[in-house]
Amino acid sequence: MKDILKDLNQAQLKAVEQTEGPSMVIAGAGSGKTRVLTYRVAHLLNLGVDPFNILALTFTNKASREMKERIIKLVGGTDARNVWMGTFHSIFARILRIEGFRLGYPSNYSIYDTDDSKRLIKAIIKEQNLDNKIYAPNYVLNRISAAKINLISANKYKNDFEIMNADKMAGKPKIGELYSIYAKRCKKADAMDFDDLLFNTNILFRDFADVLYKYQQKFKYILVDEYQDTNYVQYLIVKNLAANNENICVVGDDAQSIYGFRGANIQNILNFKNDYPDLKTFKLEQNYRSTKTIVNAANSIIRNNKDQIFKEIWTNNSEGNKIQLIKAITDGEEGTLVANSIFEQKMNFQLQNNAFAVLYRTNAQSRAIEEALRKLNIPYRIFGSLSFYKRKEIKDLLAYYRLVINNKDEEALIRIINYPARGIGKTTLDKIIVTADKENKSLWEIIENSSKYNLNINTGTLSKISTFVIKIKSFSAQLKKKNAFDLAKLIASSSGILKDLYEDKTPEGLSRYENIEELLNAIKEFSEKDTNEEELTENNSITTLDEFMQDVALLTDADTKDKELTDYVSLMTVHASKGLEFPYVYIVGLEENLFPSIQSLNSRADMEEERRLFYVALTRAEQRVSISYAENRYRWGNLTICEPSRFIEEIENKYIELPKKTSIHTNNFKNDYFNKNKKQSSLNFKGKKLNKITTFENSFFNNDFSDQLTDKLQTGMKVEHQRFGKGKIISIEGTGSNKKATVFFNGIGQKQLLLKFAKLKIL
DNA sequence: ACCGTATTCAGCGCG
DNA sequence: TGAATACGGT
Repeated sequence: MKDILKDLNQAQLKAVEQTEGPSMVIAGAGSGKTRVLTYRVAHLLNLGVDPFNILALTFTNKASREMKERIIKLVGGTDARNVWMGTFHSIFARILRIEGFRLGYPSNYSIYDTDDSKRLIKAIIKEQNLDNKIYAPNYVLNRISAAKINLISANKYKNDFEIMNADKMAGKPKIGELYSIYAKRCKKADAMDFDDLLFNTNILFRDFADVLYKYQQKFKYILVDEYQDTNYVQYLIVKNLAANNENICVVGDDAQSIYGFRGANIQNILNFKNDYPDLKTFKLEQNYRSTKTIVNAANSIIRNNKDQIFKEIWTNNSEGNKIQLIKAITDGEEGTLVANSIFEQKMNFQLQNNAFAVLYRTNAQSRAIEEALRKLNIPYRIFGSLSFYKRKEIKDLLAYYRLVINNKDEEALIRIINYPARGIGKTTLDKIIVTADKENKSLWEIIENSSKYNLNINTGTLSKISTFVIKIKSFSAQLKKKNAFDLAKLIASSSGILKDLYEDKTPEGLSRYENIEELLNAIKEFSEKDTNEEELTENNSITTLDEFMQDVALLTDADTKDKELTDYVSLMTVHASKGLEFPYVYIVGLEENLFPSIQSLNSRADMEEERRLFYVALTRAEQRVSISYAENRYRWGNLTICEPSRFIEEIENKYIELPKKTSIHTNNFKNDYFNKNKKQSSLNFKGKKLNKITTFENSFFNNDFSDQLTDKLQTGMKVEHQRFGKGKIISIEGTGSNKKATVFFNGIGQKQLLLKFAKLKIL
């Protein structure tokens, strides 16, 4: 057994070694939080704890995957794989597959994703003849979700005077009713939405003491990652599970709590000690990620928050560069300046695109950055856009699988009953829905026995319905007989989906077809991997499609294997950047009403969350941070005047480098003007987006920017550079402002410099 | 059933 | 501004 503990610093070691009793680890940004979690699990295993007795809960699939991989490296695969490690949702979904019958759910229950929920709630609003402007589907869903998070059932909701009154005052008195209908419809379809997975788990533990006891005994050691992001129901489930052994360890950073808007309750971490009087608290305060400047600047920001656990983050790393402040006239210019700066850093320090990230508050801000990067021919990738499992073609095929597994799954049925088109249109579907509602039966029961009900549908259509039913039934009959991949492929082709997509020869159609192929590959991989593992156990049965589907419903980020290109600048929202790190970070749009967001101005709690968000953004950076703001910005179609964000002022002055007025403005009025004229031609590039990496012809640079000095440079000349000192030009390539020189600097070596930025002095 | 046009909406988004 | 959806006409 390898002595893993020697890899830890003093604070980390203490947190890892305290395996018994309740403990809380407050882990500052970049302080080795994941390290503590993984080493703690590994340490438990080394002490001889049975992996089946360990439960590790994370928020994202990515986090649990990474943790698992790292534990495998530390202690080997067999033990690590048996630890119950996963997201709250996936772990509880698994428990509900086993125990859900107590609540009236079969083990093959469906999981509705947000699109399913939204479609269903829309339909209900319409059926109830309510105005979907007053009852905006998203608003209604948010109310329902908030209720579930706080363990308020539909009945409780309708009987709660305060809630009902609040809805009444908001002019939406029917929300309780909508919630009620929605819950019934989900139940009738044997379906749970994401919130139900938590809500029902809590009910299960609340109402079935034997079940709770069983899992309390099983999970002798519990770890929770990102504890600052837990909501009430998650808090309660964890508390109940840990009630017996109290071997619970929560890890988090109150300063990085940024998901209040979706129900996360920062008080869970702030008040954790109230639940466990003999709690041991550990603080990881040494930052290994960032320069002193970045760490101190971030500290100076977060100091403005009242609600926090005291800690002093420090680092041994070097001082580093000051934070560069970029001031732009418009959002367009901001993009240009950021792109130019990336280009400049790249050339001056020979960096890869991977070293850079641009972070913004809202997705809408990405466009200006994208345009500017395209013009400089810098490849980039936008994170957080349409993920694999949200694509239409994938959802269509998955809907077939869902319906085959659970015939009552109404959202799946509605999605595919006429896809590919088979002449069962909206009118017919409406008749079925009305009848199902009248008879209080599932849609499937109606179409399965269509002759029994007076549907008022012509015989032609009835026979089409019957063909469809027979087809689905024949698939269902093979569910347990065929292996996952064979059945998946059969359904893909026999449903007509493959043919439908194959016939679409547009680039989009082609890519859809490829996506289906990729899904089928994933299923193949799954069934092969799983059979290998099962050989070790006694079970020699085949891997079936429903086993694959159990995992899939909760996946969002298909590991986008980048076949195409791996070196790109990352563009994402600050929220999406949490947990990541980059050498060079650009935080854009630091303006009042944008960052901090306009919605946060009225409450201290919201403002503090915005500040934590900025803190998260800053602490993503290892080497250098640039922050930028624009004085004017197009928002919702019109130009608005912006003030610099209060957050800029909150950074102590000594950490900031103010904009150099001279070089920026003259150049950039020009750039901006040029951009506007260029706009039309850039429209041609439409349609290429999503996760694809985009590179474009360099259409921007020409001789406009070459200055006379650049022209004078010749091979062999002796020059001086601001940073690298004296050197000799070895060669010159390119023209205009794309002109690059390879220079040999004394004591440093060969560097390639873009002359537009390098500002070489001829000696 | 399908297509083009009108209208609306715009905060971050795990599972 | 522009994307997504609703609507209305054929």
